[in-house]
Amino acid sequence: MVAFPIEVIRHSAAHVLAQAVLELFPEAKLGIGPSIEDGFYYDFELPRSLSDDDLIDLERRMNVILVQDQPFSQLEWTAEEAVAYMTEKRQSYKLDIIKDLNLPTYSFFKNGPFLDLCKGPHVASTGQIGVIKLLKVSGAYWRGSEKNPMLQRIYGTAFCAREDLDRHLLKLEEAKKRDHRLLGKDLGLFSIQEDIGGGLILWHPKGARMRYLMEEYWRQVHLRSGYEFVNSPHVGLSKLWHTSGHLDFYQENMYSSIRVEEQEYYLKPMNCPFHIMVYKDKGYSYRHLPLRFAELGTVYRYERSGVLHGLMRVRGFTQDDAHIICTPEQVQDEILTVMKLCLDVLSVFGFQKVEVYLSTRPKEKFVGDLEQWAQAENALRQAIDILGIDYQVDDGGGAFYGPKIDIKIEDAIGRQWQCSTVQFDFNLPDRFDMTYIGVDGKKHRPYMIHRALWGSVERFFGILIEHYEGKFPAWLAPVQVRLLTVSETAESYALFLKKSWMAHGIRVELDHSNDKIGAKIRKIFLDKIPYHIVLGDREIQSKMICVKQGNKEVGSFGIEEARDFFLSESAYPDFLDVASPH
RNA sequence: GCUCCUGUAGCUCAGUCGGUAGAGCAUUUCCAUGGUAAGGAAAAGGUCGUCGGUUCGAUUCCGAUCGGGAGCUCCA
Repeated sequence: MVAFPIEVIRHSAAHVLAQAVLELFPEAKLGIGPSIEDGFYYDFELPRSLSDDDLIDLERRMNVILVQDQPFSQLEWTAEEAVAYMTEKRQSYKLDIIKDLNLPTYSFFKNGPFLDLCKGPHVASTGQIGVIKLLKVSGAYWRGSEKNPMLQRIYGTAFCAREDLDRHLLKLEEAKKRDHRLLGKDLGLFSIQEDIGGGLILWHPKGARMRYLMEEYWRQVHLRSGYEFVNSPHVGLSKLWHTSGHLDFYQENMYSSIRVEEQEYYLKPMNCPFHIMVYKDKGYSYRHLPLRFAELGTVYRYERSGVLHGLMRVRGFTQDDAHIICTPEQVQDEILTVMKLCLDVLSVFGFQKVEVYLSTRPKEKFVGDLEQWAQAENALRQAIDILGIDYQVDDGGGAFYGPKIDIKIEDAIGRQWQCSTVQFDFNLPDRFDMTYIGVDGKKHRPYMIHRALWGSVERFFGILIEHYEGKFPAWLAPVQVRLLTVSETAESYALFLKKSWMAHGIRVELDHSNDKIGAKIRKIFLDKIPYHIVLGDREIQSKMICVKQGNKEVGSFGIEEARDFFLSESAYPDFLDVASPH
C-alpha cells in the first residue's frame, strides 16, 4: 500500500464526511472541506443544527464508507458542465466558488456516489484513510465574512493508525490540563468575574506576586539597557486622540468618552501619545538621542464579547511598552539591541524557540517616504541577519505607518503565540510634529520605534502558565518552599524558620494544618510548589533539614545553608550580554 | 457581534418525566499527634444565573435577558 501524506488522507476524509452528511441530509448545501493542522473540517448549510448524537451517527456512516473502500477517481469538466451539475444539485456555494475561480475546466473527484469540486489529490480509495474521528461542530461564516450566512462547520481528524489517533486525542487532553483558566483558578492566580465584567482581570495574591516578580525583572533589565521609565494616566482628553488619529482610525476599539466639566476624556487604548507628549515637553538635540521611554502601561480596548479568552484576549491589559526615539543613523543599532534584548528576555522565561516574521511596506496606502521605509526595513532585516535567525517575510503585511518584526514563541507543547513586536512609526512623529535639533542646528524629524517584548503582561502570564503547566521555576514561583510540620511539636520551630526566611525575601509558606504528613505532601503536588521541607522532632534535634523537590531529595542542610540555597534559587536566571546603553 | 452548547453549595458535579434539592472536595469544630500522594466524626453552607409567562404549584416547561464555553471574524 502506498503511504499518502497525512494532509491527503485528511482531505479525503473531509470528502467522506460530506458524503455521509448528504446521506443524512440530501438537501445539505456544501461549503468547503480542507485539511487543516491536526485534522480537517467541512462546512454545510443544513436544515437543522447538529447534535453530538449526529456526530456519532455521521462517524458511523463514514466508517461504513471506509470499509467499502470506494476508489477515488478524477474527472475534468468544462465550465458549462460544472455549472450545470452544481445548478442541478442546487449547490449554490459551489457555484460561488466556480464563479470566483473562473476557469475553462474544473477538476472533480468521485468516490462511490459522491462527487465534489476538488483539485485533489486524494488517496486511491476510501479504505486507505485509516481511522477517523469527528470532534466538534460549530458555526463559521461562508468565506469567513460575517455578512455571509453562517454555516455549520464539522471538525474531525484522521490518522493512518489507531495508535496515532489515540496519541493525538491524549495530546488534546494534555493541552486541556494546561489551560491557564483552569490552572489560574486551581492555583489561586487570577479570576474573571461576572460582576466586574468580561475581559477584566482580577489578580489574586499568588498571581499578583508572580506579576511583581516578572515586572521587577523587567524593570531591572530595562534600567540596565538604557531605558528611561515614564508613567502615564489612564485617560486623556479627546484633543490628544484627535491629534494621534486614534479617534479616526481606532475608535471602534475604544470605550466611549467620559464627559467631565464640558470636556471629553477617553480611556487610553495605547500609550504612544503620552510618551510622545513627554518627549515634546522638552527640546531635544541629536546629543540626547536615542531616548528610550518604557512603561508598563495599562490600556483598555473594546473587544467584541465573543473574542474574549481568559488572559489571552482581554479588555484591559498592561503592555510592556517602550518607544525609542532616535536619529536615522541610530536606527540600525537600536533595532539590533532591541532584538537582542527581546530574545534574552524570552529565553529567561523559558522560550528559546522563536519564529520571526518581517512585515514590509503595503503596496498602497502608507505614510512616510520610500527612503524611510527602505532604511527601516533594511534595519530590521539586518538585525535578524546579524543575529542569524531564520525568518519569514510577509511582503506588504506591515501597518500603514511602518514596517515591523513580530516574534512568535513556541511553548512546551509546540503551540505558537505572538508576543513581541518591534514596529516603526512614520505616522505619529508627523502628527505630533516631533523634532530634534541636528548637527546642522536645524530641526529634524526623529525615527520612532514602538516595541513590546511580552506584548501584554496578561497574555504573557497566561502563556507562562500553560508553558510550565503551573510548575513555575523557583525564581518565578509564587511560593518557593513550603514547610510541613509532622505534628504540633514542630510548629514553633517551623514558624521561626518561616519568619526568618521571609525576612530575607524567600517566598516561604507553612502548612501546619491538622493533616497527616501524607496529606500535606499530596498538597505540595497539587499546589505545584517547587520545594518542601518536612519538619519534625528529628529535624529539631539534629538541626539539619532535608530539602526536597517533589520526590527528589535536593540535600541535607543546616538552617543557614538552606536559607542561602533558597536565596540563590530566588535569583533571576542570568541574562548575559544585555544591550549596553550609549 | 454571529452560530451552537451551557449556567444547581466556595469548587467539581448528580437530581427533580412539575410537588421548593443531594454527593465529593474545600470551610469550621471535635477526636486523633500522625514521618512522605487523602486518619476519623460532626456542623455549617443553595430564592437551582436574573426577569417574565403557563400552572393550584416552576429549579424542572416556554420566552426574554445576563454570564460562561467552542468556533467564525479580529487581535497584545
